[in-house]
Amino acid sequence: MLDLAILGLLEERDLHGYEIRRQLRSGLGLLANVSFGSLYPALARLERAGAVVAAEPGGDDGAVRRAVPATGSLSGERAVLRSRRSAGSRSRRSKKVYRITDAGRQMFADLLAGGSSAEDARSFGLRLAFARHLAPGARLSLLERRRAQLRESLGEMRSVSGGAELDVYARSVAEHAAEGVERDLEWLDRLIAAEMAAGGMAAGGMAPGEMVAVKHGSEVVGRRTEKGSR
Amino acid sequence: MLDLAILGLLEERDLHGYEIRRQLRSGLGLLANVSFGSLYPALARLERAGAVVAAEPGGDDGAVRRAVPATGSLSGERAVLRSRRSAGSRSRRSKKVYRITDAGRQMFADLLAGGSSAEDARSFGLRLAFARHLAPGARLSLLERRRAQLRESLGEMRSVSGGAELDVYARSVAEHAAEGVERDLEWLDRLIAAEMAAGGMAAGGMAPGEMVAVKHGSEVVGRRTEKGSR
DNA sequence: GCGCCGCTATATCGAATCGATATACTTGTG
DNA sequence: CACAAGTATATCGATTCGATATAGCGGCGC
Repeated sequence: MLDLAILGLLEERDLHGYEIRRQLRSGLGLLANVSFGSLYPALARLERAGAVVAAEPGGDDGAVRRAVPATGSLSGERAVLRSRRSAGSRSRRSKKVYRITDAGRQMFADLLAGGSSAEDARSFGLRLAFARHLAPGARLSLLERRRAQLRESLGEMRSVSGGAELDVYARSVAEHAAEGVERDLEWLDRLIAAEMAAGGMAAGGMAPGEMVAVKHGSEVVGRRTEKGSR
Repeated sequence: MLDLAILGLLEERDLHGYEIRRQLRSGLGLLANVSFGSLYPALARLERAGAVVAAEPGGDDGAVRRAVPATGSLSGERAVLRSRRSAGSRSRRSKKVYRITDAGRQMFADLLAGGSSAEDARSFGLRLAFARHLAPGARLSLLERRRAQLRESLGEMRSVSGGAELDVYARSVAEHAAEGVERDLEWLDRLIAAEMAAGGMAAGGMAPGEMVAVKHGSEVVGRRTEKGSR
Protein backbone atom coordinates (compact mmCIF):
# COMPACT_ATOMS: atom_id res chain seq x y z
CA MET A 1 0.00 0.00 0.00
CA LEU A 2 2.89 2.27 0.71
CA ASP A 3 4.56 0.92 -2.39
CA LEU A 4 1.69 2.20 -4.47
CA ALA A 5 1.99 5.66 -2.98
CA ILE A 6 5.73 5.83 -3.45
CA LEU A 7 5.65 4.62 -7.02
CA GLY A 8 2.83 6.99 -7.81
CA LEU A 9 4.81 9.96 -6.61
CA LEU A 10 7.92 8.80 -8.42
CA GLU A 11 5.94 8.55 -11.67
CA GLU A 12 5.80 12.32 -11.49
CA ARG A 13 9.36 13.16 -10.59
CA ASP A 14 12.44 11.81 -8.87
CA LEU A 15 12.38 12.30 -5.16
CA HIS A 16 14.28 11.48 -1.99
CA GLY A 17 12.75 9.87 1.08
CA TYR A 18 12.10 12.93 3.14
CA GLU A 19 10.34 14.68 0.28
CA ILE A 20 8.17 11.64 -0.38
CA ARG A 21 7.04 11.72 3.21
CA ARG A 22 6.26 15.41 3.02
CA GLN A 23 4.13 14.97 -0.07
CA LEU A 24 2.33 12.05 1.50
CA ARG A 25 1.53 14.02 4.62
CA SER A 26 0.40 17.32 3.23
CA GLY A 27 -0.44 16.63 -0.37
CA LEU A 28 -3.04 13.97 -0.01
CA GLY A 29 -4.27 14.22 3.53
CA LEU A 30 -4.59 10.47 3.40
CA LEU A 31 -1.64 8.59 4.68
CA ALA A 32 -1.11 11.59 6.91
CA ASN A 33 1.09 9.68 9.27
CA VAL A 34 3.47 7.43 7.42
CA SER A 35 6.56 7.22 9.50
CA PHE A 36 10.16 6.73 8.47
CA GLY A 37 9.99 3.36 10.06
CA SER A 38 7.80 2.22 7.21
CA LEU A 39 9.00 4.55 4.49
CA TYR A 40 12.68 3.67 4.40
CA PRO A 41 12.13 -0.08 4.58
CA ALA A 42 9.61 0.33 1.76
CA LEU A 43 12.15 2.19 -0.36
CA ALA A 44 14.78 -0.45 0.32
CA ARG A 45 12.23 -3.12 -0.59
CA LEU A 46 11.38 -1.42 -3.87
CA GLU A 47 15.05 -0.99 -4.68
CA ARG A 48 15.73 -4.67 -4.02
CA ALA A 49 12.81 -5.53 -6.28
CA GLY A 50 14.26 -3.38 -9.04
CA ALA A 51 11.28 -1.04 -9.11
CA VAL A 52 13.36 2.00 -8.32
CA VAL A 53 17.01 2.98 -8.52
CA ALA A 54 18.74 5.18 -6.01
CA ALA A 55 21.40 7.66 -6.92
CA GLU A 56 23.55 8.91 -4.12
CA PRO A 57 25.29 12.13 -5.03
CA GLY A 58 28.60 10.60 -3.89
CA GLY A 59 28.27 7.62 -6.22
CA ASP A 60 29.88 7.09 -9.62
CA ASP A 61 26.64 7.18 -11.53
CA GLY A 62 26.14 10.60 -13.00
CA ALA A 63 22.76 9.87 -14.52
CA VAL A 64 20.23 10.96 -11.97
CA ARG A 65 21.35 13.85 -9.79
CA ARG A 66 19.20 16.31 -11.79
CA ALA A 67 16.27 15.59 -9.50
CA VAL A 68 13.99 18.34 -8.29
CA PRO A 69 14.65 19.26 -4.66
CA ALA A 70 11.17 20.80 -4.38
CA THR A 71 12.05 22.46 -1.11
CA GLY A 72 13.95 25.66 -1.02
CA SER A 73 16.96 23.58 -0.19
CA LEU A 74 19.84 25.01 -2.11
CA SER A 75 21.58 24.13 1.10
CA GLY A 76 21.42 20.45 0.36
CA GLU A 77 23.01 20.90 -3.03
CA ARG A 78 25.74 23.04 -1.60
CA ALA A 79 26.41 20.48 1.09
CA VAL A 80 26.81 17.82 -1.53
CA LEU A 81 29.30 19.90 -3.46
CA ARG A 82 31.27 20.63 -0.34
CA SER A 83 31.48 16.99 0.65
CA ARG A 84 32.56 15.96 -2.81
CA ARG A 85 35.23 18.63 -2.76
CA SER A 86 36.57 17.64 0.67
CA ALA A 87 39.30 15.01 0.92
CA GLY A 88 38.07 11.66 2.27
CA SER A 89 34.43 12.07 1.18
CA ARG A 90 33.56 8.77 2.89
CA SER A 91 31.55 9.10 6.08
CA ARG A 92 29.07 11.55 4.62
CA ARG A 93 25.41 10.71 4.73
CA SER A 94 23.63 12.63 2.04
CA LYS A 95 20.47 12.70 -0.02
CA LYS A 96 19.49 9.59 -1.88
CA VAL A 97 17.36 10.39 -4.87
CA TYR A 98 15.06 7.67 -6.15
CA ARG A 99 13.95 7.19 -9.72
CA ILE A 100 11.32 4.78 -10.98
CA THR A 101 12.28 2.09 -13.51
CA ASP A 102 10.25 0.37 -16.21
CA ALA A 103 9.73 -2.57 -13.87
CA GLY A 104 8.52 -0.08 -11.29
CA ARG A 105 6.05 1.41 -13.71
CA GLN A 106 4.71 -2.04 -14.43
CA MET A 107 4.43 -2.76 -10.74
CA PHE A 108 2.62 0.52 -10.21
CA ALA A 109 0.06 -0.34 -12.89
CA ASP A 110 -0.51 -3.75 -11.31
CA LEU A 111 -0.95 -2.36 -7.83
CA LEU A 112 -3.25 0.37 -9.05
CA ALA A 113 -5.58 -1.90 -10.96
CA GLY A 114 -5.04 -5.23 -9.30
CA GLY A 115 -6.22 -5.43 -5.71
CA SER A 116 -9.74 -6.62 -6.32
CA SER A 117 -10.63 -7.66 -2.78
CA ALA A 118 -11.92 -5.51 0.06
CA GLU A 119 -9.96 -2.34 0.58
CA ASP A 120 -10.03 0.23 3.34
CA ALA A 121 -10.53 3.96 2.94
CA ARG A 122 -6.82 4.70 2.76
CA SER A 123 -6.13 2.24 0.03
CA PHE A 124 -9.11 3.35 -2.03
CA GLY A 125 -8.30 7.02 -1.65
CA LEU A 126 -4.81 6.35 -2.79
CA ARG A 127 -5.94 4.49 -5.87
CA LEU A 128 -8.39 7.21 -6.75
CA ALA A 129 -5.78 9.89 -6.29
CA PHE A 130 -3.73 8.20 -8.99
CA ALA A 131 -6.74 7.37 -11.13
CA ARG A 132 -5.49 9.41 -14.05
CA HIS A 133 -3.14 6.49 -14.76
CA LEU A 134 -6.11 4.14 -15.14
CA ALA A 135 -8.14 3.43 -18.25
CA PRO A 136 -11.66 4.92 -18.01
CA GLY A 137 -13.26 1.51 -17.65
CA ALA A 138 -11.02 0.50 -14.78
CA ARG A 139 -11.65 3.86 -13.17
CA LEU A 140 -15.37 3.33 -13.24
CA SER A 141 -15.07 -0.18 -11.94
CA LEU A 142 -12.91 1.05 -9.05
CA LEU A 143 -15.55 3.60 -8.09
CA GLU A 144 -18.42 1.17 -8.30
CA ARG A 145 -16.64 -1.54 -6.39
CA ARG A 146 -16.05 0.96 -3.62
CA ARG A 147 -19.64 2.08 -3.70
CA ALA A 148 -20.90 -1.46 -3.34
CA GLN A 149 -18.66 -2.01 -0.34
CA LEU A 150 -19.77 1.17 1.36
CA ARG A 151 -23.40 0.39 0.79
CA GLU A 152 -23.00 -2.96 2.39
CA SER A 153 -21.13 -1.65 5.40
CA LEU A 154 -23.67 1.13 5.84
CA GLY A 155 -26.42 -1.45 5.90
CA GLU A 156 -24.67 -3.37 8.63
CA MET A 157 -24.06 -0.24 10.66
CA ARG A 158 -27.66 0.88 10.44
CA SER A 159 -29.09 -2.49 11.27
CA VAL A 160 -26.98 -2.90 14.38
CA SER A 161 -26.79 0.58 15.86
CA GLY A 162 -30.45 1.24 15.17
CA GLY A 163 -31.14 -0.69 18.35
CA ALA A 164 -30.41 0.49 21.85
CA GLU A 165 -27.78 -0.61 24.41
CA LEU A 166 -25.23 2.01 23.38
CA ASP A 167 -24.67 4.96 25.72
CA VAL A 168 -24.60 8.55 24.48
CA TYR A 169 -20.93 8.59 23.57
CA ALA A 170 -20.70 5.28 21.78
CA ARG A 171 -23.92 6.05 19.96
CA SER A 172 -22.60 9.42 18.85
CA VAL A 173 -19.44 7.82 17.50
CA ALA A 174 -21.44 5.19 15.63
CA GLU A 175 -23.83 7.73 14.16
CA HIS A 176 -21.05 10.04 13.10
CA ALA A 177 -19.28 7.16 11.42
CA ALA A 178 -22.45 6.20 9.57
CA GLU A 179 -22.96 9.77 8.42
CA GLY A 180 -19.41 9.80 7.15
CA VAL A 181 -20.14 6.73 5.08
CA GLU A 182 -23.25 8.40 3.69
CA ARG A 183 -21.23 11.40 2.62
CA ASP A 184 -18.72 9.10 1.00
CA LEU A 185 -21.51 7.50 -0.95
CA GLU A 186 -22.82 10.83 -2.18
CA TRP A 187 -19.32 11.78 -3.17
CA LEU A 188 -18.89 8.52 -5.06
CA ASP A 189 -22.18 9.03 -6.85
CA ARG A 190 -21.02 12.44 -8.01
CA LEU A 191 -17.73 11.00 -9.21
CA ILE A 192 -19.43 8.16 -11.03
CA ALA A 193 -21.83 10.54 -12.73
CA ALA A 194 -18.94 12.73 -13.82
CA GLU A 195 -17.06 9.70 -15.07
CA MET A 196 -20.00 8.45 -17.12
CA ALA A 197 -20.57 11.87 -18.56
CA ALA A 198 -16.94 12.22 -19.59
CA GLY A 199 -16.50 8.73 -20.98
CA GLY A 200 -19.84 8.52 -22.77
CA MET A 201 -21.09 4.93 -22.65
CA ALA A 202 -24.23 3.69 -20.93
CA ALA A 203 -23.56 0.40 -19.20
CA GLY A 204 -20.03 -0.20 -17.94
CA GLY A 205 -18.77 -0.80 -21.43
CA MET A 206 -15.50 0.39 -22.84
CA ALA A 207 -14.35 2.07 -25.95
CA PRO A 208 -12.62 -0.28 -28.39
CA GLY A 209 -9.05 0.91 -28.00
CA GLU A 210 -9.18 1.39 -24.29
CA MET A 211 -7.61 -1.59 -22.60
CA VAL A 212 -4.14 -0.21 -22.85
CA ALA A 213 -1.24 -1.27 -20.68
CA VAL A 214 -3.46 -1.60 -17.63
CA LYS A 215 -4.48 -5.06 -16.67
CA HIS A 216 -7.71 -5.17 -14.73
CA GLY A 217 -8.82 -8.63 -13.91
CA SER A 218 -11.94 -9.36 -15.93
CA GLU A 219 -14.39 -7.83 -13.50
CA VAL A 220 -16.12 -4.85 -14.95
CA VAL A 221 -19.44 -5.98 -13.52
CA GLY A 222 -21.93 -4.00 -15.52
CA ARG A 223 -23.37 -1.52 -13.06
CA ARG A 224 -26.78 -2.69 -11.93
CA THR A 225 -28.53 0.60 -11.42
CA GLU A 226 -30.25 -0.28 -8.20
CA LYS A 227 -31.22 2.90 -6.45
CA GLY A 228 -33.33 1.54 -3.64
CA SER A 229 -32.55 1.68 0.07
CA ARG A 230 -30.24 4.74 -0.04
CA MET B 1 -4.90 0.55 20.92
CA LEU B 2 -6.51 -2.81 20.57
CA ASP B 3 -5.92 -3.36 24.26
CA LEU B 4 -8.09 -0.37 25.02
CA ALA B 5 -10.90 -1.70 22.88
CA ILE B 6 -10.76 -5.16 24.38
CA LEU B 7 -10.66 -3.96 27.96
CA GLY B 8 -13.47 -1.55 27.27
CA LEU B 9 -15.71 -4.32 26.02
CA LEU B 10 -14.76 -6.58 28.90
CA GLU B 11 -15.70 -3.84 31.38
CA GLU B 12 -19.23 -4.49 30.25
CA ARG B 13 -19.38 -8.25 30.24
CA ASP B 14 -17.23 -11.35 29.93
CA LEU B 15 -16.60 -12.30 26.33
CA HIS B 16 -14.69 -14.73 24.17
CA GLY B 17 -12.46 -13.73 21.27
CA TYR B 18 -14.86 -14.23 18.44
CA GLU B 19 -17.56 -12.19 20.14
CA ILE B 20 -15.11 -9.38 20.83
CA ARG B 21 -14.29 -9.22 17.17
CA ARG B 22 -17.95 -9.16 16.20
CA GLN B 23 -18.69 -6.28 18.56
CA LEU B 24 -15.68 -4.40 17.29
CA ARG B 25 -16.73 -4.80 13.69
CA SER B 26 -20.40 -4.03 13.82
CA GLY B 27 -20.89 -2.17 17.06
CA LEU B 28 -18.53 0.69 16.62
CA GLY B 29 -17.90 0.94 12.91
CA LEU B 30 -14.41 2.02 13.85
CA LEU B 31 -11.92 -0.76 14.04
CA ALA B 32 -14.06 -2.38 11.40
CA ASN B 33 -11.31 -4.70 10.31
CA VAL B 34 -9.42 -6.03 13.28
CA SER B 35 -8.24 -9.46 12.33
CA PHE B 36 -7.65 -12.49 14.46
CA GLY B 37 -3.99 -12.08 13.77
CA SER B 38 -3.99 -9.07 16.05
CA LEU B 39 -6.86 -9.97 18.35
CA TYR B 40 -5.62 -13.28 19.72
CA PRO B 41 -2.08 -12.10 20.33
CA ALA B 42 -3.56 -9.08 22.08
CA LEU B 43 -5.66 -11.32 24.33
CA ALA B 44 -2.64 -13.48 25.12
CA ARG B 45 -0.66 -10.33 25.88
CA LEU B 46 -3.32 -9.02 28.23
CA GLU B 47 -3.54 -12.37 29.96
CA ARG B 48 0.22 -12.48 30.46
CA ALA B 49 0.05 -8.98 31.89
CA GLY B 50 -2.63 -10.07 34.34
CA ALA B 51 -5.22 -7.67 32.95
CA VAL B 52 -7.63 -10.43 32.09
CA VAL B 53 -8.20 -14.03 33.11
CA ALA B 54 -9.36 -16.74 30.76
CA ALA B 55 -11.69 -19.52 31.77
CA GLU B 56 -11.81 -22.50 29.50
CA PRO B 57 -14.94 -24.53 30.07
CA GLY B 58 -12.77 -27.67 30.30
CA GLY B 59 -10.62 -26.22 33.08
CA ASP B 60 -10.87 -26.80 36.84
CA ASP B 61 -11.84 -23.24 37.62
CA GLY B 62 -15.58 -23.03 38.00
CA ALA B 63 -15.70 -19.29 38.62
CA VAL B 64 -16.34 -17.73 35.25
CA ARG B 65 -18.42 -19.83 32.85
CA ARG B 66 -21.52 -17.67 33.49
CA ALA B 67 -20.53 -15.47 30.57
CA VAL B 68 -23.09 -14.12 28.15
CA PRO B 69 -22.92 -15.87 24.79
CA ALA B 70 -24.70 -12.94 23.12
CA THR B 71 -25.22 -14.94 19.98
CA GLY B 72 -28.04 -17.38 19.74
CA SER B 73 -25.49 -20.07 20.32
CA LEU B 74 -27.09 -22.50 22.64
CA SER B 75 -25.25 -24.92 20.45
CA GLY B 76 -21.91 -23.88 21.87
CA GLU B 77 -23.03 -24.47 25.42
CA ARG B 78 -24.44 -27.83 24.55
CA ALA B 79 -21.23 -28.81 22.82
CA VAL B 80 -19.28 -27.89 25.92
CA LEU B 81 -21.49 -30.02 28.12
CA ARG B 82 -21.21 -32.91 25.77
CA SER B 83 -17.43 -32.76 25.68
CA ARG B 84 -17.25 -32.55 29.44
CA ARG B 85 -19.52 -35.50 29.75
CA SER B 86 -17.59 -37.63 27.29
CA ALA B 87 -14.72 -39.73 28.54
CA GLY B 88 -11.33 -38.40 27.47
CA SER B 89 -12.37 -34.75 27.13
CA ARG B 90 -8.85 -33.86 26.02
CA SER B 91 -8.47 -32.80 22.40
CA ARG B 92 -11.43 -30.48 22.40
CA ARG B 93 -10.90 -26.87 21.47
CA SER B 94 -13.69 -24.81 22.93
CA LYS B 95 -14.64 -21.28 23.89
CA LYS B 96 -12.30 -19.33 26.06
CA VAL B 97 -14.15 -16.71 28.01
CA TYR B 98 -12.19 -13.69 29.20
CA ARG B 99 -12.90 -11.65 32.28
CA ILE B 100 -11.28 -8.37 33.25
CA THR B 101 -9.36 -8.12 36.53
CA ASP B 102 -8.74 -5.17 38.84
CA ALA B 103 -5.35 -4.69 37.27
CA GLY B 104 -7.10 -4.70 33.91
CA ARG B 105 -9.52 -2.04 35.04
CA GLN B 106 -6.61 0.09 36.16
CA MET B 107 -4.87 -0.43 32.83
CA PHE B 108 -8.06 0.51 31.01
CA ALA B 109 -8.32 3.77 32.94
CA ASP B 110 -4.69 4.58 32.15
CA LEU B 111 -5.05 3.86 28.46
CA LEU B 112 -8.27 5.80 28.24
CA ALA B 113 -6.97 8.92 29.87
CA GLY B 114 -3.26 8.62 29.28
CA GLY B 115 -2.17 8.93 25.67
CA SER B 116 -1.67 12.65 25.49
CA SER B 117 0.24 12.83 22.21
CA ALA B 118 -1.14 12.92 18.69
CA GLU B 119 -3.76 10.34 18.04
CA ASP B 120 -5.40 9.21 14.84
CA ALA B 121 -9.11 9.05 14.14
CA ARG B 122 -9.42 5.43 15.21
CA SER B 123 -7.79 5.94 18.56
CA PHE B 124 -9.81 9.05 19.29
CA GLY B 125 -13.08 7.47 18.28
CA LEU B 126 -12.34 4.57 20.52
CA ARG B 127 -11.62 6.78 23.49
CA LEU B 128 -14.74 8.77 22.91
CA ALA B 129 -16.85 5.64 22.59
CA PHE B 130 -15.77 4.71 26.12
CA ALA B 131 -15.97 8.26 27.42
CA ARG B 132 -18.61 7.39 30.00
CA HIS B 133 -15.75 5.93 32.03
CA LEU B 134 -13.99 9.28 32.10
CA ALA B 135 -14.48 12.11 34.55
CA PRO B 136 -16.26 15.10 32.95
CA GLY B 137 -13.11 17.19 32.97
CA ALA B 138 -11.04 14.57 31.23
CA ARG B 139 -13.84 14.11 28.73
CA LEU B 140 -13.83 17.77 27.84
CA SER B 141 -10.07 17.83 27.59
CA LEU B 142 -10.14 14.84 25.24
CA LEU B 143 -12.60 16.60 22.97
CA GLU B 144 -10.70 19.86 22.93
CA ARG B 145 -7.35 18.23 22.33
CA ARG B 146 -8.87 16.50 19.32
CA ARG B 147 -10.39 19.71 18.09
CA ALA B 148 -7.07 21.50 18.26
CA GLN B 149 -5.41 18.74 16.27
CA LEU B 150 -8.07 18.76 13.59
CA ARG B 151 -7.94 22.51 13.26
CA GLU B 152 -4.25 22.39 12.72
CA SER B 153 -4.38 19.63 10.16
CA LEU B 154 -7.21 21.39 8.32
CA GLY B 155 -5.06 24.49 8.11
CA GLU B 156 -2.24 22.52 6.56
CA MET B 157 -4.55 20.84 4.08
CA ARG B 158 -6.12 24.09 2.98
CA SER B 159 -2.84 25.91 2.61
CA VAL B 160 -1.32 23.21 0.45
CA SER B 161 -4.16 22.00 -1.72
CA GLY B 162 -5.46 25.50 -2.31
CA GLY B 163 -2.78 25.74 -4.94
CA ALA B 164 -2.78 23.96 -8.28
CA GLU B 165 -0.64 21.05 -9.61
CA LEU B 166 -3.15 18.37 -8.57
CA ASP B 167 -5.17 16.69 -11.28
CA VAL B 168 -8.93 16.21 -11.00
CA TYR B 169 -8.79 12.94 -9.09
CA ALA B 170 -6.16 13.82 -6.57
CA ARG B 171 -7.81 17.17 -6.01
CA SER B 172 -11.16 15.53 -5.43
CA VAL B 173 -9.65 13.18 -2.87
CA ALA B 174 -7.94 16.05 -1.09
CA GLU B 175 -11.08 18.18 -1.04
CA HIS B 176 -13.23 15.35 0.19
CA ALA B 177 -10.77 14.65 2.96
CA ALA B 178 -10.78 18.30 3.98
CA GLU B 179 -14.57 18.35 4.02
CA GLY B 180 -14.53 15.30 6.22
CA VAL B 181 -12.31 17.11 8.69
CA GLU B 182 -14.66 20.07 8.65
CA ARG B 183 -17.59 17.81 9.50
CA ASP B 184 -15.57 16.28 12.28
CA LEU B 185 -14.96 19.74 13.67
CA GLU B 186 -18.64 20.62 13.61
CA TRP B 187 -19.40 17.36 15.32
CA LEU B 188 -16.79 18.05 17.99
CA ASP B 189 -18.20 21.51 18.56
CA ARG B 190 -21.64 20.02 19.14
CA LEU B 191 -20.21 17.48 21.55
CA ILE B 192 -18.26 20.11 23.43
CA ALA B 193 -21.32 22.32 23.72
CA ALA B 194 -23.35 19.40 25.04
CA GLU B 195 -20.61 18.55 27.47
CA MET B 196 -20.40 22.08 28.82
CA ALA B 197 -24.15 22.29 29.14
CA ALA B 198 -24.32 19.03 31.04
CA GLY B 199 -21.37 19.66 33.33
CA GLY B 200 -22.20 23.29 34.08
CA MET B 201 -18.95 25.23 34.46
CA ALA B 202 -17.66 28.03 32.25
CA ALA B 203 -13.96 27.52 31.61
CA GLY B 204 -12.66 23.98 31.64
CA GLY B 205 -12.94 23.75 35.38
CA MET B 206 -14.01 20.75 37.36
CA ALA B 207 -16.39 20.09 40.14
CA PRO B 208 -14.66 19.52 43.50
CA GLY B 209 -15.18 15.81 43.85
CA GLU B 210 -14.48 14.96 40.29
CA MET B 211 -10.97 13.69 39.92
CA VAL B 212 -11.88 10.18 40.86
CA ALA B 213 -9.87 7.11 39.96
CA VAL B 214 -8.96 8.53 36.58
CA LYS B 215 -5.52 9.99 36.22
CA HIS B 216 -5.31 12.60 33.52
CA GLY B 217 -1.92 14.11 33.27
CA SER B 218 -2.14 17.71 34.39
CA GLU B 219 -3.32 19.09 31.09
CA VAL B 220 -6.79 20.47 31.28
CA VAL B 221 -5.67 23.49 29.26
CA GLY B 222 -8.39 26.02 29.90
CA ARG B 223 -10.29 26.20 26.64
CA ARG B 224 -9.28 29.38 24.86
CA THR B 225 -12.52 30.21 23.11
CA GLU B 226 -11.02 31.22 19.80
CA LYS B 227 -13.71 31.07 17.18
CA GLY B 228 -11.86 32.67 14.32
CA SER B 229 -10.75 31.00 11.09
CA ARG B 230 -13.07 28.21 9.87
C1' DG C 1 -28.19 -40.80 6.24
C1' DC C 2 -24.49 -38.80 4.34
C1' DG C 3 -21.45 -35.51 1.84
C1' DC C 4 -20.56 -30.88 1.79
C1' DC C 5 -21.06 -25.89 2.61
C1' DG C 6 -21.01 -22.26 5.80
C1' DC C 7 -20.68 -20.55 10.45
C1' DT C 8 -18.41 -20.44 14.92
C1' DA C 9 -14.06 -20.59 17.21
C1' DT C 10 -9.03 -20.48 18.26
C1' DA C 11 -4.43 -20.13 16.75
C1' DT C 12 -0.05 -19.19 14.17
C1' DC C 13 3.17 -17.32 10.55
C1' DG C 14 5.54 -13.88 7.82
C1' DA C 15 5.35 -9.37 6.30
C1' DA C 16 4.04 -4.53 6.75
C1' DT C 17 3.65 -0.72 9.64
C1' DC C 18 4.20 2.14 13.71
C1' DG C 19 6.57 4.89 17.20
C1' DA C 20 10.67 5.92 19.30
C1' DT C 21 15.29 6.76 18.91
C1' DA C 22 20.13 7.57 16.96
C1' DT C 23 23.02 10.05 13.99
C1' DA C 24 24.73 13.94 11.38
C1' DC C 25 24.77 18.15 8.86
C1' DT C 26 22.77 23.08 8.13
C1' DT C 27 20.48 27.17 9.04
C1' DG C 28 18.63 30.73 11.70
C1' DT C 29 18.47 33.32 16.24
C1' DG C 30 19.46 35.48 20.47
C1' DC D 1 29.10 31.32 18.94
C1' DA D 2 26.27 28.31 21.40
C1' DC D 3 21.94 26.24 20.66
C1' DA D 4 17.55 25.21 18.97
C1' DA D 5 15.14 23.74 14.92
C1' DG D 6 14.90 21.81 10.39
C1' DT D 7 16.58 18.39 6.90
C1' DA D 8 17.88 13.76 6.01
C1' DT D 9 18.68 8.71 6.52
C1' DA D 10 18.45 4.64 9.18
C1' DT D 11 17.36 0.98 12.67
C1' DC D 12 14.89 -1.44 16.58
C1' DG D 13 11.12 -3.67 19.00
C1' DA D 14 6.30 -4.00 19.21
C1' DT D 15 2.03 -4.07 17.01
C1' DT D 16 -1.03 -5.05 13.41
C1' DC D 17 -2.39 -7.14 9.06
C1' DG D 18 -3.66 -10.84 5.83
C1' DA D 19 -3.54 -15.43 4.84
C1' DT D 20 -3.87 -19.88 6.36
C1' DA D 21 -4.65 -24.14 9.35
C1' DT D 22 -7.54 -26.63 12.30
C1' DA D 23 -11.80 -28.31 14.18
C1' DG D 24 -16.73 -28.75 15.72
C1' DC D 25 -21.35 -27.56 14.46
C1' DG D 26 -25.98 -27.25 11.94
C1' DG D 27 -28.47 -27.36 7.86
C1' DC D 28 -29.36 -28.50 2.98
C1' DG D 29 -29.85 -31.19 -0.64
C1' DC D 30 -30.07 -35.38 -2.97
